[in-house]
Amino acid sequence: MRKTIEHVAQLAKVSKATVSRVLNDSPKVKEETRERVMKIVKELGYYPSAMARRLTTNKAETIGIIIPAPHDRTFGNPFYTEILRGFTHQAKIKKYDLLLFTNEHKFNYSQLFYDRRVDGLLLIGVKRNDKGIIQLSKRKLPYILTGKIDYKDANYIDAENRKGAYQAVSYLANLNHKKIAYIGGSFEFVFNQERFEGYLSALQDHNLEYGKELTTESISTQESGYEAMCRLLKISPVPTAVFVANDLDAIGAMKAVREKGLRIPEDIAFIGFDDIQLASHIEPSLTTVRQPIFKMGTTAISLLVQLIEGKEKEHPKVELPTQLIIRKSSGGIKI
Amino acid sequence: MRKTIEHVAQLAKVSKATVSRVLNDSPKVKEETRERVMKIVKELGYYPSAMARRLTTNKAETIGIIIPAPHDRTFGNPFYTEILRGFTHQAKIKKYDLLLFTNEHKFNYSQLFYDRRVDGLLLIGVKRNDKGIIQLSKRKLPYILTGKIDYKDANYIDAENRKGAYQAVSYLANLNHKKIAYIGGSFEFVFNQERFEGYLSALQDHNLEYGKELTTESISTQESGYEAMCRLLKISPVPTAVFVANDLDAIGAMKAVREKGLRIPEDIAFIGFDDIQLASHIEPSLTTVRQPIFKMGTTAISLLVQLIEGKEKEHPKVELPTQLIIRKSSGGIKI
DNA sequence: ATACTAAATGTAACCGCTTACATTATCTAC
DNA sequence: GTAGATAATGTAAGCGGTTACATTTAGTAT
Repeated sequence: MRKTIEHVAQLAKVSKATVSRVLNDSPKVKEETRERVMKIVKELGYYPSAMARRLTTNKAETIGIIIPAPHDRTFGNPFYTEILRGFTHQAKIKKYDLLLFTNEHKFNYSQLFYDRRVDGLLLIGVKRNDKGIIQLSKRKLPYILTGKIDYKDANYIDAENRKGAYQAVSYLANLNHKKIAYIGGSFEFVFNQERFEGYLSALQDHNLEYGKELTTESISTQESGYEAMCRLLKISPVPTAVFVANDLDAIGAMKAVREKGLRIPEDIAFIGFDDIQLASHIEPSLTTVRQPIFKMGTTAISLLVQLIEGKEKEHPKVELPTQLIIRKSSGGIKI
Repeated sequence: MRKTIEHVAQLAKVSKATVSRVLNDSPKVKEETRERVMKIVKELGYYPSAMARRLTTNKAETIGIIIPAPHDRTFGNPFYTEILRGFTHQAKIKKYDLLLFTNEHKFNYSQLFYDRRVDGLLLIGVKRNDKGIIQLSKRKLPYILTGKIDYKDANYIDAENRKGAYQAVSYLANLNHKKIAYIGGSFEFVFNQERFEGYLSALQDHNLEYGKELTTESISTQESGYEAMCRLLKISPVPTAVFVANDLDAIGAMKAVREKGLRIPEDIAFIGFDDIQLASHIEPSLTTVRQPIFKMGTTAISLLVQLIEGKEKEHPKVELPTQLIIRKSSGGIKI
């Protein structure tokens, strides 16, 4: 039979209330009784029922994580596993459980609050036009997005995508590249737009050529990166550098260049974005913009907990700095 | 203020019990009252409190997932995200929530049961000597491992690793390869041992040469596969085929072969294991043994739910068939 | 209409905690 | 020793459901 606080109370010859106080580190309990109670708790192997506690305190002690739907291949991206790590790490510290959900068709985020299963929501990889977010915001339900959207009242954490891209492209510009192309993903995701804007802005600041034909879209897979690069290789003269808004595309693109018989970085230099594990292991190794993914995960939890506990301003928007990891693919053609 | 079953009851002019019956599809409630109650429920936007229900029914309606610890890089493997998909998919159908935990140092699985946070546990990537499992088994707590261990009373789901490997190596043997090498991971994980045994057994059945030097270990990364292959390339004469127990290693190994100036599959044929996304996109595309990962995920949930609800025999052990995906790397040197 | 059975609904206890408020024990100062 | 303040503990209500059991209502046969 299940051990309850009642049993502990009887054995320790105190009331349930006192046991509860001991268990919750209430200051007003005599050291002596505290010890006596704790002794019984240990002996009995007693653990308080999470459900009972949650019912009385009206807290779920739980954060929901919404990951992209099964059919959405983007979840295979190593980004997600790494950020889940950040989540689990920090959630443990903050004593919150993590519930896992997928963003299926017509999934109604708010419902998770109504039946009190979660205190807050963490959403990964939400597209810019997601209706559900606006609803959450309006109802003032605690949530954090991993990945900015452009709804003005959104709460999110992200990397400094624009700045990271700017830095990468500036690095190429400083190596005296004059014709720098861009491969990147769909603007459905704001981070893709921002990376593109960082690219543009760097071109401007360095007075470099820009043209629509220098820009092409891909979808975060090696093969689509490959195809994108094939398109760029038809430009004449061929660009001497390419900034690719994610590593998988970059790796595919580099393959296209090699097949064409061109050298990297001598003929075409590359910089990617993400710093996936593969990036350091390909040949030549890929210069790339690293996001602090784990940190984004832990920060997301911390922010959300503050929101839940009412210790946070209305709409937190945090962007964490990226880091340019310089490897071989970007070359070093100093003037 | 929160809406409760009481409010619904009052507005519908029935007792709480009746509302509860309606909500739980009890047969003994008149159609007319059912409709009346449901109308109020809709109007009010009422959702029953999960915590209250869980407390009275003494069910957590929740399954815990234990993923490898943050420092354990294996979690980056696409296998995990895919199996998580299977989990979330089936859990939704079975109406269970999924709690996410990492397998940190000294993490005590059983505790999650004591405080009634979970009804069952799903463990991914557990090593063969994991002590916690024995404890779970002895206490008859419902759990399923994703990946066999060799504790005899373990409950697990896995792929037919031995058979898959056997099939792959037999395929190579039938292509008339006489010297087939093996690259695989640590026996800490039973599946690695089984793949190795499948390899051995195929060699025997085809009367092929076996020697310790034909076998070498790697750790599921491209670079370690690369290094492993470098070792094999020192053998003379060089093996004409290699069975690699996972795709990442296989891809690394193929790189080593290319660098050596040898052709794939003409000089050395390859078969991998896993069928990761990358496998079909490298050149030459990788022949490999595909595991039904999503299916393993959904099956794991179904089995666990049966265990939880007491509808399952003591120790389920399920192995799902693999599939040999034939691509270019294995060649077709017919006799 | 009566008696009996089945169907529908209601009553109230209970799940295992927390916590406001009440009570008792302990301490301080005179 | 006593009053008053403070510290420690106890009492009991309540969180929001479920469900065994009791009661009322409807249905059926005579």
